[in-house]
Amino acid sequence: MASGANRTPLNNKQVADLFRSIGELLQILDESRFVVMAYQNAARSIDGLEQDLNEVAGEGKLEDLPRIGKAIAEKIATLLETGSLPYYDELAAQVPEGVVAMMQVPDVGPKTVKRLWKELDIASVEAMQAAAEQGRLRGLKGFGAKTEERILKSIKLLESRSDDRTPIGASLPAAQELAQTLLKHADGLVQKVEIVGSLRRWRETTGEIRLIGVSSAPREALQCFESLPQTAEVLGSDAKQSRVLLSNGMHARLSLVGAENWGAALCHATGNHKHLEELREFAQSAGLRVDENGIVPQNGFDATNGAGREALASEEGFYDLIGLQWTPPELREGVKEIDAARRRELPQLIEPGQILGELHGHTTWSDGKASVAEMAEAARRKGYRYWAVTDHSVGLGVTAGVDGEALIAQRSEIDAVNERYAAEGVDFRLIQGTEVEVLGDGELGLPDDVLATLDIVVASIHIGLRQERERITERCIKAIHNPHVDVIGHPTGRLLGRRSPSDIDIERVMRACAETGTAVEINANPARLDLSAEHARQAAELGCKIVINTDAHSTGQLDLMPYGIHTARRAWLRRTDVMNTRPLNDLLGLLKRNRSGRCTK
DNA sequence: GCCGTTTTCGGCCCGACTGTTTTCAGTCG
Repeated sequence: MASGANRTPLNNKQVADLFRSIGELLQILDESRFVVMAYQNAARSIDGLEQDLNEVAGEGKLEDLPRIGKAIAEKIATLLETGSLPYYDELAAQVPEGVVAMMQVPDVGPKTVKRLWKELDIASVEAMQAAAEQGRLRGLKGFGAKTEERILKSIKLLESRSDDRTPIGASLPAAQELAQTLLKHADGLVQKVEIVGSLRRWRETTGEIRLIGVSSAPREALQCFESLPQTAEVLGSDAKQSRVLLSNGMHARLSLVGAENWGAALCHATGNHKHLEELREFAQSAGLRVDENGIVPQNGFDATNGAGREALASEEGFYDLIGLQWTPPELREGVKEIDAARRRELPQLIEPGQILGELHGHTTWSDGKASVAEMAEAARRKGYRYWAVTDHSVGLGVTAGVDGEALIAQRSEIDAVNERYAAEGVDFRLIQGTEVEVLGDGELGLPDDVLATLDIVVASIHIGLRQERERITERCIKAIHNPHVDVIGHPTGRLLGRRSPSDIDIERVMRACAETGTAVEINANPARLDLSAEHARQAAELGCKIVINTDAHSTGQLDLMPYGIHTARRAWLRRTDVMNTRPLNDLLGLLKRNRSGRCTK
């Protein structure tokens, strides 16, 4: 960690990460789980902080922060002042780095790590893999062949995620911040800048943040980019572009292009490779040649003159010049969009402003951070007309969850909020539901007579996600056939870069949903994006009803909706494909519970 | 280690599932 007077001040995330690491080290070192929890809580508290920790420290108010007491406040102060923390260094000295890394393997926790390290002298992921392959782990009490198999599978998952791609939930905010900082620092040197590459296509993960810009002074502009606060190292540059390593570990590239062919450059930099290839082929068949500089004069066509030049300054003009309908970036995957663009039959994709409400979100009745009234007000402020309170049912250990009795009390609270809005003449309404747990055998966490009292029921799997294919599929289908279940939440249970999707047969699940009129969710949380665009596309083709929800656990998480919308756009979905673009009464009428003759059981 | 009081110390995030046992430990959400 950097030290000395000239070092960059640590940001909140760096401090939170260090306290999380302390928690991990303490777990391996067998410290009381409450002490571990204290460090983890402190890390979460810092994560959720909007103010810069350095400011809080400057005001002497560290101890005022939630879950930060005297001991941790002192450690934060030391860390911010000196750039390092002796307490952390002492702990780290007791545990080899490789041992800490072993805890990153899913299903391998502190107890396992400690036993492998102490009893088998295993101190790295590689050594753990080798030992599992050689069947040496089963020598330990409590370890068997299945455990070895599971560990090997988890290591493979870990390897597949470390292919240097960053989930969009981290890369997009970083790219937006980078672009804004560049415009601010460039002081007029950069006229405009745009995020391009896979991020503009809203792909789930990003290899490199790519920006293109227009500048009247390219050399100075690139120098400015290379010296931004986010830049850790310059990896290479020439007259037109620069590649840097950011302090968050991501790579970023800025390319400068001429304003006169901005549209062509934007298209080229957005990709993907296959889309561009097909675009070139199509252009060629029309007697045009397209390359990275735009449209090159060919067969008497001169794009550098008159109308042609004007057209090239915008992407719409560029596509039009080639003879194609402008193609939204989310569709540029080289699947069938060029053909559709040629016939001018690209769908009118769903737009962010068309979402009228959400059907899956949490409050303090379970593990949400905000009250029913606070969530309602935040949803209303976003312009929504309705929002469903769907707290976890009993059955999910991490949170108390709501049972039948709690739901009756919650209903009064919801009614009171609705009455207040009605009295004020505000067109907004809460509906009451639950996110009911699909238990290990397909039973639900709440009885049918309780579910029947609700406006909507979202059923989700959180536990037993590693069940084998047939079992987890049957379990989910059993829930789908329950007449009270209206929506299946985050159907595969994946967490991008952290947890593989379950082995569920998603096609069978979606067929069952289509047959019974059960809707499937696109969970907009960028950690999930579940359904994925590919599955959402398949769902629409199978005739499933689709809803997009943020599954918000705080008011701020309502802002995650764009990730869901753009996933839906990647799936070629139109407004009419998505249920929560409809007014509440229409939507309620479409729910399974309110439709007669649609249920098979 | 934090918090909220019973202001000096006890309670915190616990239930379900899996693999390995055959009663439980470890992990996860």
